[in-house]
Amino acid sequence: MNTDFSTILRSLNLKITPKRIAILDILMNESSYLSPEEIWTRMKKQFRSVGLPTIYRNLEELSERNIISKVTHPNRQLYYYFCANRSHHHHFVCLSCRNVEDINFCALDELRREVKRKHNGKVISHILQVNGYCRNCLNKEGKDNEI
Amino acid sequence: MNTDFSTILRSLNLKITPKRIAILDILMNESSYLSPEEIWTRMKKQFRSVGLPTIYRNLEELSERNIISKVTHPNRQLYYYFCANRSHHHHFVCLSCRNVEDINFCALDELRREVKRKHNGKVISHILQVNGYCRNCLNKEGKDNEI
DNA sequence: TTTAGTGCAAAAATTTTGCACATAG
DNA sequence: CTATGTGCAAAATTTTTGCACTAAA
Repeated sequence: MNTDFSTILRSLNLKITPKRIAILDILMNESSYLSPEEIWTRMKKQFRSVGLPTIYRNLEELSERNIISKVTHPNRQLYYYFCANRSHHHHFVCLSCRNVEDINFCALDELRREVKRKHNGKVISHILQVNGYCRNCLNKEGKDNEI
Repeated sequence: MNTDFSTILRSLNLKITPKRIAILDILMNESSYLSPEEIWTRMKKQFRSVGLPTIYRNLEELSERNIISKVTHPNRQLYYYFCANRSHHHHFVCLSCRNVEDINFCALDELRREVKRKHNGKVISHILQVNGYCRNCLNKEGKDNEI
């Protein structure tokens, strides 16, 4: 498993350090958004000493290079997410278990036309976050816990 | 003008105070997202003394009652926006002047179908923010300043 | 009056920076 | 070796709280 991360890091001209690999590993195995602090908590179980700034610095670097994604939740928490899917897509976030699935649906073309036609503006980027309940949580009947 | 705000506040069982009215007034006349601090700056021009906590408290109350909208920008700043349009819609934010226009386009139905069909999940809410350049800024050629 | 609103100071929470030391290549 | 990465302490930024005082209804 490490080999993959090493390859990724090497290709980005980032040094291969145990902590970087651990961060990627944690994010990859969560398949959910994690806050820097949550990642830190997990890191502290693996390393005798880790600083929170290291987490922030690495997350920022990795997201700048598009290896992980960064999301600002409506609750104001910053979250990071490992996203192997490099093409344009959106996220379906489960309000109950906070798991994330990629949605390949995107209405960018229609959006672009609408904005051009009605507003005479030009769309550069868009962020779509879809909240709901995933298959598992629907089955477990955990669906009315949150908004 | 004040009368409108008074009516709104009365209907929400909020007391009509000069500061509340001023906040609504500022937001209404900006037709753009403002951060609590930006609102505070404007408030200080009108009142001999205002505390930032008052701004936060009022913004929170007003947005809980859906009189104004709250947005967390990707840059991590919290913004508030007066939104007279009470029906479901999205925002087109100009990356240059930060002005906001309502977009009536929404792909909720397709989104819902996609999530049901491919993920077996249920969509509860979604947030779509469209960034781009508005008519004015396109004309002024200010379009390549930002992402 | 009585309840809700406000200012101020102070705390909390989150993120960033500076710098000396450690480690990967 | 040399450039990067890291820990620690400390700062900066943003938001929230407690409490005494004020103002609206």
